[in-house]
Amino acid sequence: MLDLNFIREHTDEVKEALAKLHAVAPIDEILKLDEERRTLLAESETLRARRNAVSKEMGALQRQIQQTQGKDQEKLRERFAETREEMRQVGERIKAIEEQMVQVETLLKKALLEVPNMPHESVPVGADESDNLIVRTEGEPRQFDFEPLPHWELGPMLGLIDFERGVKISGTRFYVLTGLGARLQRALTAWMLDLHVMEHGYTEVYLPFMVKQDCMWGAGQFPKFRENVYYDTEDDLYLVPTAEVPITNLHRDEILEPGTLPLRYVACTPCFRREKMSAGRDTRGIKRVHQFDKVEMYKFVEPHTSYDELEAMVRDAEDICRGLGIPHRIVQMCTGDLGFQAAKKYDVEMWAPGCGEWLEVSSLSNCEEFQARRANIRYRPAKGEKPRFVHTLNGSGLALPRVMIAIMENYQQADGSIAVPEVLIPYMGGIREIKV
RNA sequence: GGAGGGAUGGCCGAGUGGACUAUGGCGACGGUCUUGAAAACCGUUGUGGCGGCAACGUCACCGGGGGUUCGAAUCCCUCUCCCUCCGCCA
Repeated sequence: MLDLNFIREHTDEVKEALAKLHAVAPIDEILKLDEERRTLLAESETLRARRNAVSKEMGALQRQIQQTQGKDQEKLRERFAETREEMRQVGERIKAIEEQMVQVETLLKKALLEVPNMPHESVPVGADESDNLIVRTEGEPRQFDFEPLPHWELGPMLGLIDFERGVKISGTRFYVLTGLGARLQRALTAWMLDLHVMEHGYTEVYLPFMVKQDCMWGAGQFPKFRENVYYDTEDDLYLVPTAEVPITNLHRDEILEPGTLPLRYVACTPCFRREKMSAGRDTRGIKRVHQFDKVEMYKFVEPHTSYDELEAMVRDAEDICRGLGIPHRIVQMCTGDLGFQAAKKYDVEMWAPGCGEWLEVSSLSNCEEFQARRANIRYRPAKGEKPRFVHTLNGSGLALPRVMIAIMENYQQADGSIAVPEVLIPYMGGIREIKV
């Protein structure tokens, strides 16, 4: 969410940004509603001030009545009744104005929630993903002296993935990991979490996988991704599409005291996505599925540090790629591919020789104040100072199925077996090779 | 799931219709005193909106929402959360 004052005072700048994003948002409507709201507010406040003052007088008057007798008391009683009638009308007027104001405010809030974040000045202008910038590539794609297989062949062949049974029990885009497949994912998860906790300074958290609707708005998932989440209508709870949602809301409606920031969290949660918008795409294998695990990094930081923290987070994600010895590259999103909440965003992609494509294994964003404003997360820069909105950053570190794909496809050997990456061997109980 | 009790400022806690539009205490901060500190004493101490260059003024907020009333922290309804007891359960 953008600052209403900012929209009012920098309208042209906001509209220009929207054009770069190729997004539409009801800016003029917002300005109109804001104007209306402030007019109504001034009116109701004037009336309230009057009522407050008169109410106080009426209290005094009533005490006076009790201390008086006879004719004088009669007079005072009359005055009291007159004032009461007058105030009754003021009360009705206040009520009417406030009803109007509630309507205006509801519309205003709804409109504000539809406005995407503004891109940072360092973001290249572009139309769509073809204008994204490849920042750097690390590691040489391995040369095979045989035809590398895609994971959807390797998985079943080695008894790591069972597609049929996944579909049988839950339908398309569900899968089952079996035996060393399940173990490999568990090893990978444990290793990634350990690295972030012990080397990168994150605090591990275990989170609810179902959240209230407020959380979805707070993290900026709603209104845009409403169609894409699973939910339970009976309790009005939503299955998390990413750990970013519950983590953002950890500090919702809080004012963090001086010295608290930065807060760096890491969590592994399942992610549930209906993938309605990509129906029919990537239907083979486990690249795009309805349920997957993801290790997520998240930071709450002071505004002046957020861009350094973003670069650091990118390095943390790269450390995983490097540790696994998988060729990868960093891509910077252009304005047209930034999405709804990010002011700046990088993707980390791993090379998958079997499918022959770069797989997005991480997406790292600086949301600046956008989520903080929605979720009302502030900090106090120093004792006695006014609270300010924090900056929030999120990034996968990393998404499990796609890293599984990359490992299987990069580490496959001529005889169909898969070597276990060095760093994972201790987590695999010493197993160095997965074979039939 | 059943029965009962709660929710007030950073914390504790008073307040059952108007009198300071939240008493008092603790903590924190500033000051006086002191070589320094403690104690004592004095003062300050929430969030947000609107208006104003500003000092400041004003309005709202006593878990959330609604109602009664000229006027609600206070009365009524409702929701959420917490606590106690009972039942069930990995």
